[in-house]
Amino acid sequence: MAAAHSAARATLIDVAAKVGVSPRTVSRVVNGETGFSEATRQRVLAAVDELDYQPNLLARGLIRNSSDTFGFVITMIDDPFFPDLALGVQTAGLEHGRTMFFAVTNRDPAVEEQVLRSMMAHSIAGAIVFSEDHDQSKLARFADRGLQMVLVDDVLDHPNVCSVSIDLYDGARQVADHLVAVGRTNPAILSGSSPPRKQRRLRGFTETMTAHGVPVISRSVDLTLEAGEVAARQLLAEHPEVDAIFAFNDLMALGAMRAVQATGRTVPDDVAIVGCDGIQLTEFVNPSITTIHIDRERLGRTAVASLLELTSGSNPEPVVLPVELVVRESA
Amino acid sequence: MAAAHSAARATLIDVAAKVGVSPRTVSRVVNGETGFSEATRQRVLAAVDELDYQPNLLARGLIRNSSDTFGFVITMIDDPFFPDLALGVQTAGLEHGRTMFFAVTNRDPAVEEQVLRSMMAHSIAGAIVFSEDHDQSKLARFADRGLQMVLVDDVLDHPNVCSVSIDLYDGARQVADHLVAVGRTNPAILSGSSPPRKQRRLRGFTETMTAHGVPVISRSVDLTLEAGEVAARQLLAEHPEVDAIFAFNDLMALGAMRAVQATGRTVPDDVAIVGCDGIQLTEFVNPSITTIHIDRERLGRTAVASLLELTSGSNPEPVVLPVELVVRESA
DNA sequence: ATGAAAGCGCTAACAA
DNA sequence: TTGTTAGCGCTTTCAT
Repeated sequence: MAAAHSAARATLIDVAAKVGVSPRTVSRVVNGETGFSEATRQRVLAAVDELDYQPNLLARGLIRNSSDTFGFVITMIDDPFFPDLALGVQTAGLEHGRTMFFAVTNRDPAVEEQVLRSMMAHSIAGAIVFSEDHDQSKLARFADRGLQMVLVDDVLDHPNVCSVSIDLYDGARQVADHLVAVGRTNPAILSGSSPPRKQRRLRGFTETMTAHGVPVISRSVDLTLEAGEVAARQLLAEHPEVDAIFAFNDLMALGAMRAVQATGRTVPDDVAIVGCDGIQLTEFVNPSITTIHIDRERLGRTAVASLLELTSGSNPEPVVLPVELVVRESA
Repeated sequence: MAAAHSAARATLIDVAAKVGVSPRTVSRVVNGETGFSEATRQRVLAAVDELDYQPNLLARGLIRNSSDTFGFVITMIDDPFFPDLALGVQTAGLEHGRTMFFAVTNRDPAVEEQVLRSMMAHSIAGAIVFSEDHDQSKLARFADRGLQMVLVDDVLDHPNVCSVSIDLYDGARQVADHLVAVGRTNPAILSGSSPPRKQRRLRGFTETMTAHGVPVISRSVDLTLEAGEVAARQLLAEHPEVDAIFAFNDLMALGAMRAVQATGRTVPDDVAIVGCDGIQLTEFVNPSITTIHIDRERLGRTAVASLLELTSGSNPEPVVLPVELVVRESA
């Protein structure tokens, strides 16, 4: 920071000097402790106001080893799922007077580590983390060093960690049942490149289909619209008999739908499409997309609630939120 | 923070003690200064590694009065424009080794103030700010107190502030010209409830239409899909002659389009629709939406570049990015 | 009800 | 090449 032109900020000492009391007294008033007369309080508050005094959170954090800010770590910003989730987190944080700092990892473990380091170094009070690192030991190390975390859709056994998950096993089961019910016999799945412990959708779908005696073709691809489109095109070229595609998120589903239509096939008559997440886009495209709806707002709020509990000393129960299949035109 | 179970983090002093040198020497090594032997360097680095030492950014920030983290303040997270912008900011920040902390204000001046306060209190190095506060004096106060800011699409004359804008006056002019060219004579505009200094779209559109001798109906509404839909419905009820609607963002445009179609009218035959921003949604809906395309990625990158300049002591020129009308099916 | 002193972890300024 | 001293702004004992 070379040359920030700044009027020096007022400090606690400035306020104390102005009022003619000790810094300790000002500190007491500012922090709402007890042990001062009403008259003193008034004078301190007046000085605070006049000097536009703002406590320096670095100094406070240095000594208390924690600020009241929460962090929220997400993997991608260009999937609407995450902004929606962020909205829930933001709203809930605000209601509790907490400032939320968001950070994006781009699904890169190195960036994830840098971000968590930075958050710890800034002594945030705790973080909500959506991790995609295959290696959980990193998270464990941060927890060891004292970072309190709520893991979204992930579990880690550690006193500083708790979790809020989504019942995507059940969601995938619902999808499978629905596809069988509407007569599909050659389903394919476009799964994301997430770590094994997050592949509950894959298991839910495959196990249910197997129970129905239906085989499943599976492809692991990037969680983007473009990747979904490419994968679906290849899939249909190699397996022209495919009559249903279940994608791990709505973006991939949309990409797949475009690929299907590009081959001259019709959705849902020739190929049914099912997505996951329930982003707004799914309602507006033609045909509208059948999807597993995840209540992102609720998920975000729940995560904040858990983090508040965790950072105030208790150990919140793991939460698993239900999901719901929303049947639209594409399947 | 009640009971974070934490193994105490290693400090600079721990490292110094382990190596048998003074803290100052460790500090020198860690910060890449000069004035130590290669042998010392090796031993310090080894100890740093072994103790998993991480510098405490609060302590460092307290003394240097700045960290190397940048803040990015946005107004809404549920308009895809902002995640897209965030992507550009994030990518550019990462390329320069900067961690970016995002925060959302929900278009609430009080929240905006809280967020900026918190960022200052955490001694971030600087912030990119998308403000919607009608009152610029608040931003000026933060600048006075030393916060260096890049304002997105906003201007403030202050040595700690610079700006990156979008040429939406020109964009609106392009829209007006296009609508006239395709024979529209009763255009309406759904403008956002942004502060007057940001109403360049409104002026660009109105002035151009006036030059063409065409009157304009204008409504100021919320920047959401729902508000756009409601406003368009009212508009058509009161002014059935309207044959074109220009909305301040794509979400409103989509809402307006739904309202138009709900009245049995056809887009674009009966009513042309033009949006603004160029979010992905506009390509996928039916009919696809004609819109002013803003290169959000570039906008984000430019903002980061300006902030890097500003925080390193120079005074970046104001930037104005061009926009482009993308003609699709809706107009 | 109030204050004095010490120190959080680090770096700046100055010695040696 | 290295160490010493002081202090960033605040909170925490412990006195008074």
